[in-house]
Formats: sequence, C-alpha cells, structure tokens
Amino acid sequence: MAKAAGTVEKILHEASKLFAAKGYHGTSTRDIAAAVGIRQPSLFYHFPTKHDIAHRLFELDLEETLVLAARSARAGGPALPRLRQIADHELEVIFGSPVDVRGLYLTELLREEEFADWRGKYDNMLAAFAQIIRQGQDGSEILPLDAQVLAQAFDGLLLHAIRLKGRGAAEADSYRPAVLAFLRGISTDPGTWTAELTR
Amino acid sequence: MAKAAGTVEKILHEASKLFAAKGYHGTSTRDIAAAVGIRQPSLFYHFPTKHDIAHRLFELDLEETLVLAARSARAGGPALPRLRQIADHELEVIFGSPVDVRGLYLTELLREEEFADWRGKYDNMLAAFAQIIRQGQDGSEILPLDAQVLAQAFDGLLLHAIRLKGRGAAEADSYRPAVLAFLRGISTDPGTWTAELTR
DNA sequence: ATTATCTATAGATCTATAGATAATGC
DNA sequence: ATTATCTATAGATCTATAGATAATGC
Repeated sequence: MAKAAGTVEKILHEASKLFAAKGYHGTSTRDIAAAVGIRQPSLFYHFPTKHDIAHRLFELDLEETLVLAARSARAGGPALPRLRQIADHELEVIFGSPVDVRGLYLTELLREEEFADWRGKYDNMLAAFAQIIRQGQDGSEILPLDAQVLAQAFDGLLLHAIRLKGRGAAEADSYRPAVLAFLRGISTDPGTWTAELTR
Repeated sequence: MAKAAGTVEKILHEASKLFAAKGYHGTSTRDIAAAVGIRQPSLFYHFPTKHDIAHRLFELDLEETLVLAARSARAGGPALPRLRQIADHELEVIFGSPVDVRGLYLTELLREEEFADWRGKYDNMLAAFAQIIRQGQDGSEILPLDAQVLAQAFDGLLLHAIRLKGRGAAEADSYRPAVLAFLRGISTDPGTWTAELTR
C-alpha cells in the first residue's frame, strides 16, 4: 500500500491545528492520527518522535520569517514602512497558511529544553525587530522609547492575531488596522498615518 | 499534623507558575506537589480535581478585572483615560501579583469545555473594552476603526506582558509605554500623548 | 525491494481514590 | 473529632517499538 498522498503534509496540517487549539502537551499522538485518518503508531513511520512534528512546524515558520526580518534590518530607508511590510507578511502567513504554524508560540514551548535551538532563532528575530526600531529612532522617525520593549509589543500584537484566527470571522484585513495603529502610535509623525488608517 | 500554613495559597502560587511555564496540560499534579513540597495525592485534599486549581486561578483574576472593566464601561467621561487606567491595573496585576494567574490565557484553555463558564466571563470583559472604545469613537476621541478588533488588540498587548514577566528583567513600568503608544495610535489627537510618552 | 500502513503491546506516565497515620482542638 | 498529610495503588492514559501485512516499483 504505497501512494503517500502527502501524509506528512496532512500530519503537519492537523497537528498544527490541534496544537493551536489544545496546546502541544494537550494534544496526543492519538489525536493527531485520528485527525489524519490513520492509526496512532503509523505517525512514527513519518516522524521519529512527537517532538519532531513540532520541530518541523517551527522550521516551516521561523526559517522564512527570520530571513525576512534579518534582511529588512540590513536594508536602509525609513524604518516604519519596513515594520509595516513585516507585519503584512506575518498576517498573511497567520491568516493565509493552511497550517496554523504559529499556534506553537501561544504556549511557552520555546522555553523548553527540547526546543532551545528554535528559541535562539526566535530571539534573533526579535533582535532584528528591535534593530529596525532603533534605526527608526536614529532617524527621528520613531519615539525614543525602549526599542526592546517596543519590539516585544509589536511581536505580541502579531502573535495575538493567531488567537483571533481560531475565533472565526477575523481575517488579515480586519486585524491590520490594529497593527498600523500601533505603528502610528510609536511614530514621531502620526499625522501621516491618520488618513490612511481611516480611509 | 494540622497547621496548614496556607497550603492552598502555596498550591495556587506554584501551580500558576508551572502553568505559565509549561502550560496546563504540560504540568502534572506531581510537578505541582513537588513545587509545594508535599506528595502528589495530598493535593487532592485541598482541591477535588486538577481542573479546580485552574478554575480557582481564573476566578481570582477574572472576577476582579471583569468588575473593573464593566464599571469603567458604565462610567462617563473620556474613553482613553479609562482604557489607560485598565491597562495600568492589568499590568499591576501581571507584574505585581505573586500568582502568575494569567499564564492560563496563553494556551487556549478557555476554549475547552471544562472552562466554558470562564470563557463567557472573558468574552464579557472583551465586550466591555469594545464598548469603551465605541464611546470614545462617539466622542471623536478614538479613530473610527473596528472597535471589536481594537479591543482584541488591546487585550493582546496586555496578555503579551505575561510572556515578558517570565523573561526576567521586564516590569510594569517598562512595558507601560508600549501600551500607551497603542492608545496614542488609536487617538484622534496623538499630539497630546507625545510629551507624556517621551517624558 | 520499498513504502506505508496495520495490530499488539511494553513501559512510563497521569489523575484520582482508599485507607493509615499523626498532630492539634475540644 | 478534625485537619492535613502519608503510602499504596487502581485504572486510564501516552509515546514509542516490534513485527505482520499489503500494495506498488523494478
């Protein structure tokens, strides 16, 4: 009985939904297998351990976002549009992807030993956010508040979008104004954002 | 061997820290008992089930915040200072309380059947936030964006503070500017906030 | 021969209960 | 007599492994 029909993808898809809904530890391999439509031990043909499923999900998400954030931090020009571009991209991933990849971030899974390597990458992403904010402050474009804290709040706003995805109605377009409002709030020249936000 | 010395409080304290760090499902009653310094079955003398520990933590937090939010929604006057007051109070609870009560919100625990009643109270709190925002929009104090979405983003910013608490350094005073920046960002008159934020 | 599934199950948890025990309060 | 703990353990999970089986590919 060959013909995989993308069982690996199906496992990642269903696991991510379950992790987002019930947390990593609240989801059993039996739950995942049932959602996929196979028996529990069959999972271990595709992934050596349960951890590896989560690892692969982190990889799918962080790899790409980290590259984008790092590249953006190296790019020149105004900082706020760069932050805005990152936000647009993240909202696209959160609401557009068939995989609820980022449900993993809702728990403190990254703080657990097993995931220390992804924790480091996540910290790098946050550092890139802070760097962009600092560039904006050097250019008097962003208010001189603690860049680290602003970066974390920016990340927090984006992560919260994951929760809304689970609650039906919300889409990228409906949440974007909230993120833009935050960027307007840290801007030294909020007037330029007003028209666009209320358009 | 009487003389409780506040075992119930100790259980709530340690359980809340573990729930915040590893999630509700990632924390065993054995873990909690070990942190408290008693044997695992002794927990069940104080709480009939593991769920009841989480229930009590929700109660400790939501009861008070819900009352504050509902009262604030009924109060008159400018909306932004009211949101600011709620934010100050929440940050005080998050960073000041010995109990990491709100770690429970990091997972989607509220979505699980067992916690449906607290889910309702939480939704009421969000509705109160949205109502205050709508009042501010009626008074042309807040930009005419989707009040529901702004309320959720406001809540998301506050919840994210919980994560920072686990990461050492951060305190209420260091995170507050990020929340104020968001309020400035949704204000029709951000200029009045600028001086205060950069003071 | 390889791929992808299955049944059966080992071994390690986990929550919760039963019943014993010791320390205070009356 | 009540309060708060303990040891021992039942019964239900959970992850992961072993080994059988069936369908394709060569």
